[in-house]
Amino acid sequence: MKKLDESLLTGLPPFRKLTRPQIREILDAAQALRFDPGVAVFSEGEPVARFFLLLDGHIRVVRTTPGGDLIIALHIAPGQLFGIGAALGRTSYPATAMTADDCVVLCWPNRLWPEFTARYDGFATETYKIVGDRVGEMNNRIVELATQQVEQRVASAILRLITQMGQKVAGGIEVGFPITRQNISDMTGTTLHTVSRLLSAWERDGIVVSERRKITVTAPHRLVMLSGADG
Amino acid sequence: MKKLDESLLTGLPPFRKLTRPQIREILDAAQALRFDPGVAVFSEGEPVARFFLLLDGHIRVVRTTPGGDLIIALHIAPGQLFGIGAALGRTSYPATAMTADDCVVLCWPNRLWPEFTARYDGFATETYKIVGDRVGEMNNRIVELATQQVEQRVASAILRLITQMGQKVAGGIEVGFPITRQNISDMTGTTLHTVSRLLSAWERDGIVVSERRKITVTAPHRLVMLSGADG
DNA sequence: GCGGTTCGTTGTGCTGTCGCAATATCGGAG
DNA sequence: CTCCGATATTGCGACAGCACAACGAACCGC
Repeated sequence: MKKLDESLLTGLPPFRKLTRPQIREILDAAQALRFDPGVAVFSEGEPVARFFLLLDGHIRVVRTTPGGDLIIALHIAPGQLFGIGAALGRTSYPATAMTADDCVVLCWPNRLWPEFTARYDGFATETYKIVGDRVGEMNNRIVELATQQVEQRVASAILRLITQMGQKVAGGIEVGFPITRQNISDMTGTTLHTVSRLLSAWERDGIVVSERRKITVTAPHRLVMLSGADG
Repeated sequence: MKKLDESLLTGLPPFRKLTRPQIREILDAAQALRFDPGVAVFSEGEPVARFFLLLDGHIRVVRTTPGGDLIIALHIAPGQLFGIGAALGRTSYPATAMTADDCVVLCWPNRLWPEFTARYDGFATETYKIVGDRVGEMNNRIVELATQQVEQRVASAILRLITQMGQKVAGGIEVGFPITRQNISDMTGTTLHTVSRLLSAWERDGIVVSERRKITVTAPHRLVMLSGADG
């Protein structure tokens, strides 16, 4: 159990206003965990026992239907809190958190949540701001799903991925973690077949380049047009 | 400006733990407003200046797309808070609140929000619990939209309406406020034509009875089956 | 009572998207 | 090196649900 460095947390929104000793306290109360790709950090229905901060890697928040369908509700980027059902008075996790690649997370027992919000200035405010952002995003998802065609939804989903966790590379922006056609179809409520067709077409048009489990966008502006400028 | 009665608030979740004098304080700080059907209490994009409590009537929270499509994000029942963007650090309303029928609302200026949460025990907790419930519902909507057929979605939407704000009447449960086919299509991301066809079919099958702007469910269990037992 | 508007129904053709199926390709395990 | 499972591509047929359209009925203001 090595000591964690304070620099891990400085600058992250929930901890921005805190002093160095305060961050030290928080870190000392934390437990650090490592996860392989494709495993569940916590699962839907489980009692809420801890809350998490993603230090490195990427996490998919997924839900499954009774019918066996799986849909990806949202992606977590490094530096973000997740599994914060405690903040909203939930007693069981409403979704499953799956690692998309190798992940390092910090976690704290639930009982520290009230303490954090009470003791650390700005922690509650910043956290609820994050909740607000996610609610806003969910709202956008709903509007998209309800009004847009599959092609537009897929374009939006990929744009969201590259704006939130894209990496600049030679020739464009790539999604910063492994992602399959199936994953994208789970984000947009369609089938991997349709996604494959769309990506093939876009690759022919020079909008994206894609390899196995990897997507690079070479012409983001054209993807933006596809995503809704005509809707 | 007549005095409001304390009984208006006692028993509502956010105020449950408060004493009578505290409720008096809160009421004295409130402004009561009445709205005709079909008008906006606040509009998308407007700066967040106040938060609201619906005393009587029903409110639709709607968003419009650049393309002109309108979708209903959620319905507010009497006794619920709404327009609480302030709690999530929002500076502008993310959606429009339209009255579905005659409505009476209380409202408070935004600056009282921090005061309420600080001074009144349980107010913050209960409120965030409501937010949590709404987030859960939104999640369900997303899953539905992404995985279910139109018929199932419409069935779910109507079930949600009658469970949240249905009224028992002779012969079934009716939706407690005026609602059109168009409204339902806006909730489910389909067209009024399809909704009309579905309702006609259901009426033939004896599952619902519907008049102009009114829907009564006579066989809820069959609607439940349609909504997803087979999906 | 009259005309206009909103709301609802129903028919028809079209198309976007899915379902199924066959095949290709990659990458890791042993 | 070989095998096998996961991933991706592509073609084809089917159909759910949309767009368009026309009509009918209830409600509202005057």
